[in-house]
Amino acid sequence: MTARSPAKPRGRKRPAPTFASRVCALVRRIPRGRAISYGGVAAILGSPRAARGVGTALSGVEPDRDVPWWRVINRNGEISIKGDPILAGLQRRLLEKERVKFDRRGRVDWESFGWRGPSGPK
DNA sequence: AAGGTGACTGGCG
DNA sequence: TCGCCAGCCACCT
Repeated sequence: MTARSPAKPRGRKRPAPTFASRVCALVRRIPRGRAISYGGVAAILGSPRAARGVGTALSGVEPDRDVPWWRVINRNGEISIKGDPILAGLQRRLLEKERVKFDRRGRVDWESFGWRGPSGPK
């Protein structure tokens, strides 16, 4: 192995995946009936302070896309969509449809429905 | 290429 | 607990 090529033996340099695409890839793995915060997604992706970026990315996800964007909520367990009550309502219904419960204040209990990532507990 | 926006957060009163 | 505020970041002009 000392004979390794000095140059990059690797084929062409693949275009770096955009942050948004990485967000989608992870979100696609959130199990049904579970939820995670924007900051949680950011942390798992290795950018613990990019919570805002996660929100930006998800806001661009097309509805007919197979990305369960509704499983991502804010740190308080609340629906965080602003400026579009219709969409916010849809998110809540989609979660409830998979049995995620909202308390009286409209919050989801992390202990019961939180997803800790691919490497975390089931 | 620099400035504006917002589906975020942690810290503090 | 709740509201407010200043960072922080990826996107879009």
